[in-house]
Amino acid sequence: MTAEKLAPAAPQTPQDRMKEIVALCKRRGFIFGASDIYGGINGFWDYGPLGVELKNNLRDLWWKSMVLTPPIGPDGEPVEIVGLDSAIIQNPKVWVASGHVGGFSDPMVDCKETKLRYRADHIMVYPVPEVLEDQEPHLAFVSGTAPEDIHKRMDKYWGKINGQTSKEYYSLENPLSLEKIVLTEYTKILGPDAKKPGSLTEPRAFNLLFETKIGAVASDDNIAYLRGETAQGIFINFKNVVDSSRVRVPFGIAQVGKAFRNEVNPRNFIFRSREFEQMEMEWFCDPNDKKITPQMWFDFWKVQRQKFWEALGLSGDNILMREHGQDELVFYSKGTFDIEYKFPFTDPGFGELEGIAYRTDYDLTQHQEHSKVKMEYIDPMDPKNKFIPHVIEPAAGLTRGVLALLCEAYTVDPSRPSGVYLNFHPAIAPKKAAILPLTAKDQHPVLATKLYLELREEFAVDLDIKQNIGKRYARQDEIGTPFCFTIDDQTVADGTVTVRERNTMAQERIPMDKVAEYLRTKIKRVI
RNA sequence: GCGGGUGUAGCUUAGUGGUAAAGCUCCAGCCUUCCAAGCUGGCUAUGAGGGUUCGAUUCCCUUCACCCGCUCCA
Repeated sequence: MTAEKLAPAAPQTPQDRMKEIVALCKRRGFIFGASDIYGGINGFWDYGPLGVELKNNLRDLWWKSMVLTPPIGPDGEPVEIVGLDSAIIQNPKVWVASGHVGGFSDPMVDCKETKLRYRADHIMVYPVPEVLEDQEPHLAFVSGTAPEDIHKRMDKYWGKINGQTSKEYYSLENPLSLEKIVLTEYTKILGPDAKKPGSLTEPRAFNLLFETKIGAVASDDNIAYLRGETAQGIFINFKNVVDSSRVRVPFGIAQVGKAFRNEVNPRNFIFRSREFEQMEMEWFCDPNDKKITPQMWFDFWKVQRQKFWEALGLSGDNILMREHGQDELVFYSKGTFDIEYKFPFTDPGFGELEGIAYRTDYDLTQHQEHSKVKMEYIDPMDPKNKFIPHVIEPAAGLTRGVLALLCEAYTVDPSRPSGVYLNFHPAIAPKKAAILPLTAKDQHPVLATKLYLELREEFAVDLDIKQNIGKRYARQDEIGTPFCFTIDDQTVADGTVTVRERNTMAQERIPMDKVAEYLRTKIKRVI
């Protein structure tokens, strides 16, 4: 039997498993490296015929769970969420207001000797005392270094001065910031972990936003940015939506779309790429509401979002909710939780799939200050109640979600011809079913084509006539098609077809005219 | 950005300073009444550029991509 021959060796490590997933994605048309005929381009990926179906399915289920059939709120009433599709390029002031341009891009310093990298503002320098100058190095430390370690290093490099140790003569109170030191002095600075001075490079800024130029003539006057997140498009349209849609706080605005970040180092397949897709919802609520406080909405959305991913099949051990520590929290956030998935390349750790953040009124306030447009909301029930809404933001990675679904679905099974299958939930499988005439003769293809034409009106289905049935089942297993309907002689005689279920390979016969209903039942709403 | 590794067909692998090999996939056909069977035939590769050489896939340099570690991830 060829099954053993074809079955891939059992994955030994998560790295091997990941390699096999990437190979399957390419082989079957889920995901390709972008521009691969030109040698590729770092950080970009193309979604093939099956990848785009899978991604669209996840996107559509998210949209349904947010905009079309949003959940029932804590008060028992359905919550209100509207959609939006804002431009990828906006006035560059948007990104100044959001903090993406300017303050955000921390200059970095590399040490040529130790190959370590530091944030420039985390390095503090203690200049060499004047009596020793021109002979000894200035000493650089990472901020937070213990005073005794600093003195130890000072004594080592500078020795005693007038019989005193550095602890006796040198105050540690006012270190110099590296950024305040002129470049020509760098040759005399000893890096925090270096043994010889002069190993630190000039601080270099990393701006994660992609720049572009508007108009045919390139100049610095018409610089613009590709959006680094979809969220800002929502904030800048807050007034438009309130004024046009009859929505009332609390309500949400949802958006799905591409975002771009010039990552220092794209890694791990589509997990960290420079062009990716987000599914973000901004929930606007009244900070003074005593019945349902922003904190209660925050808790509500945390639960909803975790349910979403679990409903799609991301199982208990592979997914978790992690609260950000104080050190990770941006200053304006009153709390952030990440929903994380155990990807093969993070195993035994986890990687972020979605962040749920209580952002207070920070974003709307920033845009109010920069645009001079009031972002205040006036409560229609109580015009004296004016406020800038607080925001709860569930921000999910669509393309990261696709990767998690692929990793979760990848199932090794040496007992079947393909050796592996993708165990997608029927609702997200790129193909819901394949229609397979048992042979390419007689009435089989005719009846199969008839069934195919009927089903494709409602479902993404494949009609596959060529080659023997085992090969075709195997191919469908590899792309995660949950059901195969096979037409044989008995179909001609009594109008029944065989249903072959992907996970169990079990078969049963059902009437051909009940196939659509069968599929409908299996795929029905999961969220 | 730094260090290490890898790069031969769609996939998995072989091999050589002198015409690049195989299995599977894929395609065309035959056969076939349920799991990649069998038969016949076919397409497709040395990541890119440069150098050394009579001749480079092999040696050297550069570059690109991917993997691992560090770093980064507002």
